[in-house]
Amino acid sequence: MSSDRLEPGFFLRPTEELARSLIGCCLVNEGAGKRVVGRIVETEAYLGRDDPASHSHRGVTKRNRSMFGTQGTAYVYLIYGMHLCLNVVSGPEGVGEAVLIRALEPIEGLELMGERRGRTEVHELCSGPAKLTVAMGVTREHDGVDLSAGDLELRSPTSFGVWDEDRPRLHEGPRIGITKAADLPLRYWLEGSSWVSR
DNA sequence: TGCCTGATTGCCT
DNA sequence: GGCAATCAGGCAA
Repeated sequence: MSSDRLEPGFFLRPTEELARSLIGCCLVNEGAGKRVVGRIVETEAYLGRDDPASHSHRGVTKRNRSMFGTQGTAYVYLIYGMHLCLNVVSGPEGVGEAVLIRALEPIEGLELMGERRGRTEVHELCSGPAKLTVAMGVTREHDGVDLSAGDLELRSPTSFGVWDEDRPRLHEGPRIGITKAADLPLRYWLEGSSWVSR
């Protein structure tokens, strides 16, 4: 369905605004021959060199290279030596801003998600940035891929059933798990959702 | 080269 | 609530 596709230019907006706009969008992985889908309910904005909590704060390295790429591509990185996190690159090339996807509402392919996670409780499938990468089958191979078209893809909020809120009500608050710039309200989540992390 | 820290999770008491 | 697992980057020596 072409109507499920994000409009060209969707990613062309300030990072904080993109982080809010991504709430409600669907993340789809059709890579393994089976489809898994989750709706984004929680995000965090990470800004450029001026944001001490951002990986881009100290410039380009081998690990964060894709964070400086084109808006709408993926930045996938390994944290704590064992967990992968998925970001949507934001801003013009070379700026180094991104939106961390922190939690999804499972929509489709819950059985496969459960297999990958080794858990069956639906609230344990995607309720954290590293949980959802496992459930969605995100790997380091996805680092740098275009998220507007491909086997790992973002779709509009109207995809995969009813999204009945024209303007989803959002909360904002401090980002989680960081020590620097911990006071900035750059975390966004869907009000009343039971699918957010924590 | 060596040591410390980190955008986390799950299992332990 | 505490804590281990496990590795890439940053920084000091």
